[in-house]
Amino acid sequence: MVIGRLSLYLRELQLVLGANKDTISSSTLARRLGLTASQVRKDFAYFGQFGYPGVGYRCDELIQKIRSILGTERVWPVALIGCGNLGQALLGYRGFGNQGFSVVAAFDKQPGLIGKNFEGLTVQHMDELGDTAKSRNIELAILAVPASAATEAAQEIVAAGISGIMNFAPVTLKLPPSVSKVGVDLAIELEQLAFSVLAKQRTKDRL
Amino acid sequence: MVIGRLSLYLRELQLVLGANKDTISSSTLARRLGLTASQVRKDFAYFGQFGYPGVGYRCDELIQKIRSILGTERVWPVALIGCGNLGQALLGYRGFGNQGFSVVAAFDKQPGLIGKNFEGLTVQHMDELGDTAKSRNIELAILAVPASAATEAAQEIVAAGISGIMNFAPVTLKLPPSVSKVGVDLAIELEQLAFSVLAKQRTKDRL
DNA sequence: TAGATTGTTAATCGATTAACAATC
DNA sequence: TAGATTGTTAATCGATTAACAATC
Repeated sequence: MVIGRLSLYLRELQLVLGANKDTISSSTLARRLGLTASQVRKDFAYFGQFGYPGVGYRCDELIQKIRSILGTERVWPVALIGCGNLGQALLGYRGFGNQGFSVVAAFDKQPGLIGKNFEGLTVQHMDELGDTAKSRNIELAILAVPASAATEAAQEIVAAGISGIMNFAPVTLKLPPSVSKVGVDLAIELEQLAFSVLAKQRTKDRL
Repeated sequence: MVIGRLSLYLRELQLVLGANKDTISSSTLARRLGLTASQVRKDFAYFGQFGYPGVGYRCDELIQKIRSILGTERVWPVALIGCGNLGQALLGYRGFGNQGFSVVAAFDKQPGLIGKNFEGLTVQHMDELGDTAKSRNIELAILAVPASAATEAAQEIVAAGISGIMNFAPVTLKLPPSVSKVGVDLAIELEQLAFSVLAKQRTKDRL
């Protein structure tokens, strides 16, 4: 819960630093993110004393601290599983690199895709996942295959010794407790948006 | 909070129905999603009496109820803003159609993209957004432009009278309270995953 | 009827907020 | 010193869980 906000703070602090502001107060940061100053201070205090009374938080320092908590001081090599439409787009996505992630290998099962080159990466067959994961120290995988193939692919990912899966397929993966996951379901996000729009309309109608 | 889970229930119920099961109990549904049976029942009870004591919930009925709460009984026409890498992938994404969304128009500002055809849609210039939104009753927009262009694009979306934005750019949009948003930041999701993987490693090391 | 499962209440748990002494 | 802002405590708020009578 706190961890989710930590990422938001990090993103915002990078923007603030980019605007040449050295320090920021909890109240300013809170306003920018739509939170309360209390919550911001509480969140940071949970991990230590990061601020300076009377001054605020030093952006560069705080960015470092958050990075070290999240584990993104170093660069994580990532495997992409599934090189269809979405997978290819994710390969081209520049946002990962800035935040400490690098997609270093891409896999698929479709004969038509294997051997093809996307963004400097040659698509490998899934059978090579285990070996490549080992040799390249890959601990994270982005799963971008169709829903029907997701469960099987997840098993292969686990078998390859990878310990975190970012799942774009609209299914609930059943994984051993040692393996972490985050699910990104784009249709669900749109549903949440639709509900929110509708809720505002319903409120307005009621007045 | 509840609403987020409603979408998950919906997704799972569709799978259960696809497996030819007519009814499901709160405990089974909970187990499949990693929740408690109490929570599942509470969530549904919040919106009315949907179940049958001694029997469970009828999948088809419950799906209908959830759809009606979320507002996805009807199909929402959606505008895509930004037809780069990610935008094009989202155009090809099949998952939206099944859940009550249809991308019916695509926009960009890059002269090289305007007029091009992706998945049967011709890329229009942003200047046409207002007119098209009106004529096609578009209330939702998917914003898939680079971070540097996001704030300006968001303003144009709002000016076009659209009331919900799904934002893929890694910035916090400042919007009037009448406009809803959901943010999807892929780097943040990976950060959450990395933290979770690291947390498990740290726990293991401590033993 | 016996077994299963709901809807709902009351109890627990955790997260958020407000307030303020301590600090620069 | 005066003004600003933190870290932290205590109070509030909301969400989750456990338990069980009511229902099929």
